[in-house]
Amino acid sequence: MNKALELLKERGFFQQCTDEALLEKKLNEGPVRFYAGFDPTGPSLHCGHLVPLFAMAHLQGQGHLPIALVGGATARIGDPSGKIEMRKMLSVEQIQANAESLKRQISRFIEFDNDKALLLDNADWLVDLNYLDFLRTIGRHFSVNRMLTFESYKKRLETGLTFIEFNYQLLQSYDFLVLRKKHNCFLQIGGDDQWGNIVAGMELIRRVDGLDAAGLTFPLVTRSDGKKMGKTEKGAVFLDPNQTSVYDFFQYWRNVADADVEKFLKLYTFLPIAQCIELGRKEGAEINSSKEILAYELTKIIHGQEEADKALAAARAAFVNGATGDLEGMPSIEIEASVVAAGINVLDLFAQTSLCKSKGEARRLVDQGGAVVSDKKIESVDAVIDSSSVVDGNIILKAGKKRFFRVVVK
RNA sequence: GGGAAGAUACCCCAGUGGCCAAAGGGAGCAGACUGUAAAUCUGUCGGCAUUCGCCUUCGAAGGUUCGAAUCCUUCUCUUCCCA
Repeated sequence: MNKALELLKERGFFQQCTDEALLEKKLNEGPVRFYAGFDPTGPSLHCGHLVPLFAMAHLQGQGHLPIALVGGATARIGDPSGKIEMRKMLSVEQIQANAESLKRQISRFIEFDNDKALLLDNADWLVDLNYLDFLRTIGRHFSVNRMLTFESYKKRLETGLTFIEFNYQLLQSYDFLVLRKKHNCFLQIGGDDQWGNIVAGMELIRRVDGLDAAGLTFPLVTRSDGKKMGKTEKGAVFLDPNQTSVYDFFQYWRNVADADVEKFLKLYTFLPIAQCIELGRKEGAEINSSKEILAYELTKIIHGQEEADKALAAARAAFVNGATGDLEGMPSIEIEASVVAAGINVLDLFAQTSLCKSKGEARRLVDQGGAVVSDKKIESVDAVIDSSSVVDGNIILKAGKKRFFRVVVK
């Protein structure tokens, strides 16, 4: 089997493929140009985007040529695939700003120098499209009857689907057509929810230009508890450290379920496959060390070694050493020493941090025995925190068993 | 264009004049058990004060009433049926 394809398969990136034999043949013949799309509907990529990013990196590693397509134009519409509700419309300025920051994040995964990869924005060819021309040259190839049979549209027919959303497939197909023609892009990859759109694009290419093309999809990654990947109670886990701190990012991966460890190591690190399997097979408490490796490796890829080291050190300090050691990576705020010396009510202190949203929440935390300040459990909501809680210039707040926060006293 | 149903807190979904900050479920948070796991059980789950209580919330804006999520009017949006 082709090495690139084999790699994707054994690491869990392969869900289905339009024509495996053809794809394999092309991959064997030489570098194949391929693309994956990213919608700039938010200012940062999140964990749900990691699979395509890793897939691209693996393929590039095997000598193939990635195109990262930022959907600056299609984001103005919104893809109905897998969505229950219509997306809210974003302003054009917002989308452009988002697209800019996505480009930076994608660059962490793919080598763009020396034309080894391309970064394109479909706004370049979609924005100025003439509606009539588009209908005449592209629209004629799409059968509404057929489109309605796609699973993604079927679902939306129950809840409602606007015309612009319905057009998404045409635009995405057109993207593929443009890339095929202009950049000889043979392959489109994406999540399995994109299957319909990918196939539609392939067919469009065949009808318009008589050229061949292929599509490959990844499984939609779910966690063993059935929750959506990369989602927490507080929302998505972002790659942007301003939206999800490096420490929180690290902790998210540090806390994955046992059953997911092997799968995630394969998908979200570049560790050799044999090592992933070995780490994932550890039993009982042993597997904790594998989770730490997963968290560290991935944090290193996203945020760099230095930040990963800090997060690891902070996590170990918090959990293993009882909040002593290198705490720099832990989320923190600064408070004047004079303010601390005067004494702060526990509730006020907790409410100021990201641990509690309100004083009421802080009160509940204390009432339920979950509040700990510098290793001392808080017994009363009237407790006052002062200089006696400062250790090495820090006050370490703990909410529950694993949420830590550092108050830096300056 | 005509008709019907609907919009409730993070999500789903009850409530149909005072006993409603609003049932139930899910998610979340905390506690127990653990391995910074899963499952389970318990508690909690708008904000401020925590003793009484006060404030904001039931699509939006007005109105009726001592009093409205609940009644009336207008508006916005959604779904369904007919044309």
